[in-house]
Amino acid sequence: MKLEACDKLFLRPTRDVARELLGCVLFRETDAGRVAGRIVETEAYVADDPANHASRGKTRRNASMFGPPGHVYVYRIHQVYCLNVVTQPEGVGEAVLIRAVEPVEGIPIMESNRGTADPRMLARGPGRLCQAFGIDKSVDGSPLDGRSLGIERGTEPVGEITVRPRIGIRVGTDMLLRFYLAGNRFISKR
DNA sequence: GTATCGATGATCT
DNA sequence: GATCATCGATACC
Repeated sequence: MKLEACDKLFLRPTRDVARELLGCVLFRETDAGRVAGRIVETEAYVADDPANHASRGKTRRNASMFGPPGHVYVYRIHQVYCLNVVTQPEGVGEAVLIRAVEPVEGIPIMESNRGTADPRMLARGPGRLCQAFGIDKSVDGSPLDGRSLGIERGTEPVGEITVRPRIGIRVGTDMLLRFYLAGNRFISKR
């Protein structure tokens, strides 16, 4: 997926972006080489959404949420990092959380980063995903421009998509904003 | 300055 | 399923 296509995609309604990203391939060039994974689970964080980090205005922590679309918002929760893709025009504050990918490329690098060889433990869950990809706070605000970080269209059919309430949050659990590939082994939780 | 609290994961049982 | 590790942003004094 080229940058132009990304720009267009990320300006569509955030719920649609969350769906559209399923089956796409997230990749990153690390010092050790290229790592890539097929996106199998996402969550949308939208306007008037109490679970959205942007819902209480811009702070230093969430500044990237209000930056340009197609850039990433990386934040730390507990001791792990989570990766979001900013959607909507600059200043709106919506994003899609990438919750899980199916490892595709650079699996030895991911195994090294994660300290395990179990394929299902490499990038299942936002924190594991970031560790496998070597993503930390220094990546916050980076563009998905296909250089060190990017998203491209997947080659395999996407199949059926399951829609559920988001997980791991205290508020905003009424909205159906979690999307994943039905029956996929690499989603974080059933 | 100090306390609180998570969009989590690992490690128990 | 429960607990805890662990840390930065935020809220409150």
